[in-house]
Amino acid sequence: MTRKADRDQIRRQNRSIVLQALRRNGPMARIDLGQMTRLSPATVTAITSDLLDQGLILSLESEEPKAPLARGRPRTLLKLNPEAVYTIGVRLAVNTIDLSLVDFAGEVVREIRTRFDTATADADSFPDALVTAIRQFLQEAGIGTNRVREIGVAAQGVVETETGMVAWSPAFAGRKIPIVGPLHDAFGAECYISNDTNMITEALHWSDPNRYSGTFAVIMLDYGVGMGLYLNNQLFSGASGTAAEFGHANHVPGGALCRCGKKGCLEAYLSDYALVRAASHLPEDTDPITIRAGVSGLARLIELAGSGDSDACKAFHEAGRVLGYGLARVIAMIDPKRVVLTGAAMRAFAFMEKGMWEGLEEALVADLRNNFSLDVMPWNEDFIRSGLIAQSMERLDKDFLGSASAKGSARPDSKELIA
Amino acid sequence: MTRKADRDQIRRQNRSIVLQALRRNGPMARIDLGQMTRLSPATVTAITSDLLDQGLILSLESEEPKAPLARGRPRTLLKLNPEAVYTIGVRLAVNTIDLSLVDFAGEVVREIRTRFDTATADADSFPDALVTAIRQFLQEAGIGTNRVREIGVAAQGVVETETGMVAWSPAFAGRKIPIVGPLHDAFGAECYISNDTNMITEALHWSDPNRYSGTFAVIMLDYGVGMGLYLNNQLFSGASGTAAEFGHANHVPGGALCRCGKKGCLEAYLSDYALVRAASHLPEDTDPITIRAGVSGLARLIELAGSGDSDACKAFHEAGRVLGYGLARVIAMIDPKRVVLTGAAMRAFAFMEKGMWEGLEEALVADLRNNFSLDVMPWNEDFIRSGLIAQSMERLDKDFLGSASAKGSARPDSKELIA
DNA sequence: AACTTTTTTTCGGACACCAAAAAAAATAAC
DNA sequence: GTTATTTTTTTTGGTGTCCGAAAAAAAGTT
Repeated sequence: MTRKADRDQIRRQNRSIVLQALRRNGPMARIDLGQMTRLSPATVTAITSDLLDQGLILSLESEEPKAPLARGRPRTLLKLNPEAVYTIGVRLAVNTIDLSLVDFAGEVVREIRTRFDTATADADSFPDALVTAIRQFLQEAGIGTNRVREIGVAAQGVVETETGMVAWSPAFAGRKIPIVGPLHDAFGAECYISNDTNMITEALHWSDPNRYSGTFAVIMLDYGVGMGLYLNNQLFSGASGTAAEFGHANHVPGGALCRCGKKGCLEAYLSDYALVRAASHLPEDTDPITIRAGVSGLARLIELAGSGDSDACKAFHEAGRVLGYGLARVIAMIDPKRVVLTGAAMRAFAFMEKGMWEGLEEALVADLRNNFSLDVMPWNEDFIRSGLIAQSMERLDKDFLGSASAKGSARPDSKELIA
Repeated sequence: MTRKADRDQIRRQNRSIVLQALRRNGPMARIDLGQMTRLSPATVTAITSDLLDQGLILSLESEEPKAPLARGRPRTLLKLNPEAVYTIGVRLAVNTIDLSLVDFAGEVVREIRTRFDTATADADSFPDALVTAIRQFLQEAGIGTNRVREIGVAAQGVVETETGMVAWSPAFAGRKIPIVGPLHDAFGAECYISNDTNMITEALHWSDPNRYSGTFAVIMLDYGVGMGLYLNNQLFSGASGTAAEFGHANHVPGGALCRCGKKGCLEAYLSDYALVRAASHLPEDTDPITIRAGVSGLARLIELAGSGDSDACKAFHEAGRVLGYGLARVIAMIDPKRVVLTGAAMRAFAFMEKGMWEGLEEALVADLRNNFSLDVMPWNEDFIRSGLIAQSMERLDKDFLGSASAKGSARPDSKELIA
């Protein structure tokens, strides 16, 4: 049953809305906040005054408001206080840990890329290594752990959001690597872990909510095959957090050998190693591990196709057909308004497109097929970080409103949150 | 961005909660309502007094409250006023229209099954026929159209919730049959249309919210193959309302001929005609229309399998394997906590089960496979009606609170809603 | 210096909630 | 048969949040 509603809920929600408005539109005057949020001027004053007291926002008086020298009382701009609180974004990929320190305004204050050895990383060794890396990162930044409110992690592979573990991933030798638990214990911050494609999805929604909202799917062809789902206006990650495992959904029963050990997964037809395997006329049951492909192997194949090499072209065309079939299954199951294709392999989209539409047409009845738009998006690794930031900020804007100011205390300069 | 919150929202939500509590638990005293909703006794009195004024609930004074003769002021039970408003549930299937008149307490007041000719039903003729049937039904029931607040429709096949049309369905000869528009125009009531398996999903959630909530999937094997998805605690029907088209998701590229005209759909391996086709050694490209199977053909096949017929057994076993593959794809994509299998074909589940687990194991890597429970549910046609009712009642409980009582007017017996 | 314009704040009212007190309506005790 | 006890319901008064309107503030304009 729905929960009961009370005043507290109103306050939180409206406060959250004000923060969201400031986050999206930068420094704003109260009157504009009122227009944007549809709250009355009186209410805006009340809320912002509270947020100022809490140190979550700042008044921008001193600085020149680049005013067009209009008549009337000049507007005083308000902005988020960047130093109110910090979050950390962590991206885990093969041999790589990317760390970002992000302030409350969503700006990346500091970032670093460190290396680790994927081949030996397992549940025993990796969590400690990660904690150490973050600790050092914070120390160098001069930010105390107590000022870090959240840590968001994005990892390649199968991520169990619920248990906070990486079930298995190309980035790790071992399985079931616990991440959330160790980080929470070490830093006391709230910690979340997600699949990396989910973060791309989140980033798209943040960057253009008009276009990317409601129900849409993101398919990433890169090192492996990933998917992110935005359903009914929220990121969907399933009951245990491993939803959208597009890459390991079966395409052909008993088909090509996949990195996961099963036969016929979509990944076994679409990913780097699959393309190289097909273009080199290696048998379908060639062990993916023995195929040294990666993003560089993919690049070579794209070059070949560009110069008209028929094996390469055929491999891409066939992969396109498989993609079309995969797309068809996603559409049948999810009925998205839009599908976004991205990832390093999108540079080869021209060689796949024809096959893709063929596959889609073969696989799906027209009534279901004609109701979606397709975006092809050039790949940018920063999307993952953007998604982590978007998600963290969204959570902050919603969660930060628990212990509001005590009564109408006559505005003591109580910057508890900063102190 | 989130909408602003105000008092109105609180009032609606709490009123809705009170109605929901009464709906679920039958007649209750105010004090129990308070406990259940966590609203204070004072608030419960205020809200219920308003609802009484509006005629949405009734006080059960006269009747013996089967009191265990306790001390203290006796509790006065409150219950929903059945006559406050009515809804109509419509089930559209092959040659069949089922109509139910449901009162505000969720009781079926009257029901009727009428026949129509599927073979000639198209966008021109059917809507009028449906309106006529409903009009007559209401007349016989002696309920004015103005007392009908909602009409919920469930149809087999591909239903576009957004446009309010049946895109195509075994129940109709034509395509794109408009339903919501004509009904709304004719009766002025809010009208909704859904896929029938979605209604089963809704019914399961209503009947046991503890077990069926969060993220789960329902697969129905019957005349055709249907799916319903409950994701993040709400029914999911996709951007245009045609999500969960499990039956027409491709299983094998270029495979068996499906009723939809495409090759290799899951339905072409799992449905009534597919089973008969396989058991009779007909070629895979035999046109489904020429195969007279239906539920009766299925029943015969089940009998055969029961008596050890090897063709029938093999057909079921193979269908089981396909089901396992389909299941694997659903799990990879959706990661449900639970999957429910139902439909007339479940009587044959014993013959399919082994194959199903085989298929699932072949198709999906273990890490993704072991996180769900499977329910096999004996089929009951009434589920669809239950789902329609559950959905309607849920909507009523939420929407009915727009124009609350005018101020603290000293309780005039204003039964506007009934009048 | 007075007027106009625009933004922000203050003030008082409305309303939905709640806690506590009061009222109501029964049984139990004497 | 009256009083006490118990339990439910209602009433009263208080709090917090929002809002509209009025007031105040802070500029430019005349």
